[in-house]
Amino acid sequence: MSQLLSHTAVSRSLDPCTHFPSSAVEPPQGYELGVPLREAAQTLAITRTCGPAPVPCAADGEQLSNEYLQAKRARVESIIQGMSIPPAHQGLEGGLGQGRERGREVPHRGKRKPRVPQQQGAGVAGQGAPATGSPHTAECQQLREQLCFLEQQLRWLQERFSQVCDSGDAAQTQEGAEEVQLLPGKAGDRVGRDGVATTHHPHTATLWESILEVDGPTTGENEEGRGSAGILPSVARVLSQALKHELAGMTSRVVDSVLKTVWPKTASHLLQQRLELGPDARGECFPAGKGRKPLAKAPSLSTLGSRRPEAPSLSLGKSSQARSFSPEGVRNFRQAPSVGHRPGSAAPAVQDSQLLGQLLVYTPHNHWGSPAASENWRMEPADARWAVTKLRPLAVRPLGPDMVEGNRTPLTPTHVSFGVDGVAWLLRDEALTPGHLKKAKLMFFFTRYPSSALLRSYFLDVQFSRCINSQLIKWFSNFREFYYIQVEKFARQALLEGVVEATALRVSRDSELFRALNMHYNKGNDFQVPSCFLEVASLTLQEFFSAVRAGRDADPSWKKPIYKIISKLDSHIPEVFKAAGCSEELPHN
DNA sequence: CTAGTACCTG
DNA sequence: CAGGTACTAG
Repeated sequence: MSQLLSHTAVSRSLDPCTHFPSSAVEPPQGYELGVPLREAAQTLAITRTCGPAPVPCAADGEQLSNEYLQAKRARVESIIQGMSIPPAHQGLEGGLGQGRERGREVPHRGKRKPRVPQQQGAGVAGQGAPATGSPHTAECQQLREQLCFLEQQLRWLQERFSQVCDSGDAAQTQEGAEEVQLLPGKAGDRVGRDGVATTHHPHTATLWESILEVDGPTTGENEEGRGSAGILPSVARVLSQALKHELAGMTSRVVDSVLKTVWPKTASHLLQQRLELGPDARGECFPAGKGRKPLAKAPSLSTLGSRRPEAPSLSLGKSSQARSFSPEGVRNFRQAPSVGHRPGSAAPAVQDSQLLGQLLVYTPHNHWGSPAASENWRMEPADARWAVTKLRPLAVRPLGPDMVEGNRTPLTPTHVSFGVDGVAWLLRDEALTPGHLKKAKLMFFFTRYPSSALLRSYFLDVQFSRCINSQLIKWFSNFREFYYIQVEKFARQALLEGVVEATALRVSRDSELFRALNMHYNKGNDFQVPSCFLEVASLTLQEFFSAVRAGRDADPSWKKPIYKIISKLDSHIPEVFKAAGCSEELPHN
């Protein structure tokens, strides 16, 4: 958000309006971590406002300055036509581009736009300059963002959960009756009744069963949990309870089993490695991209250690962003390498957030979100692998054939190597899967111009080769292309519709532009698009609008300055995306 | 020369 | 979305 903040000044040069309401609430620095989640969420919630999508209307054709532009536009138009545009608009579009077909491609200019010699720095200079605070402040900021993000996703999940309950309620009025008694809740209580009633739903049932199941073993919590289900005012608390139990249990089990089996053997190697690399070694802890071939060989203990720094790194943090947790993690790492190290400090905290994040982001096995989405992101909560993406000791759960064969891209075999102590590691040096694509798309909501380093740090389950890397880069390039085309299209529409003030253009969740983008990057709509993306989109829209209105699009490279601006608006990607069980293949996509 | 990006095409 | 090309920065 600091980027957003910093950019406000820039956009003001174009229009004197405040762009980021959220910025006002933004604590400058020294932000306390203890801030209630609610408050943080409100901060973000404020930003969700905005007027309705522009309504198309007729307008006369625009006199274009040169044919080159027309050709370019033709491409945009072709996409426009593919969308649901009111009849009135189709004519309008025709005036824009149809008259000049692609066939008349600009002859003189050739394929490439002439390069702008100077990097348009002057025009947009003075922006950026983010992160001026102390490292500590930055960490706080990141933590805060993390909290906001998780909170948001939780709310999102709750909403969807309620939706499911509602529909389930309608469909299950009869069956629900007999089981109402299981829950001491009032008959009219939606929460209690739905929860049970939906037991017959293959989808929601799974959720609820898991919730109850978790409650079960935890002593008296059981009765308490059920009882509260009946009296609690909202689904929120029930869900919250369940998640907490689930997370706590899973975290404990996973951490325990992992550390028990692995730690004694690898601790020395890892520690040695950390020392060699120094505390600042991040991301590329392992012998760097090229040196990561020893896969074929039977992984010795040392190779395991070098290849799997992620194991302890759950708390170490692998990138600068993750650094917020690093200090604690490192401390624990060095101080308490004891077997059976009880979770409770930093590491579990991180894991909790990660696990929670996964719950929220990647709609689990049950069909909370849209069917399509949940299928893609199915996970097995009872399975430890969604806690430690790459690390998977047999102790937790034996590797089944399904794990080895299932959901694998043909060209990307899964390497299973057996280390000492019967610990098997699932080594996934696979190529990019549809799951990765989906993840990348979601990440696009936060970053439009990810560096390859960033990508590395977020696609931890991917063996980064030159090829893989450029494929990922290429993805984002494609994302951007689509994004900019869409935004430009709507900017032009707005102009033709007679919009005068760029500030009047805002991308809200119910705007057409948002729908188009969301459709592309978040098809199943199973992810709550962060408000920061709406801000970026709004600004992009305004920039395009202003540029076109000012006739700057006559310049072949008129988009460059806009790109530059937008490229500075990348947000921090929630850590959640690192731990996500995104490598889980999607059977259907 | 390599990476990264944009642009165009299928 | 992948391929291919052109161009640039380092």
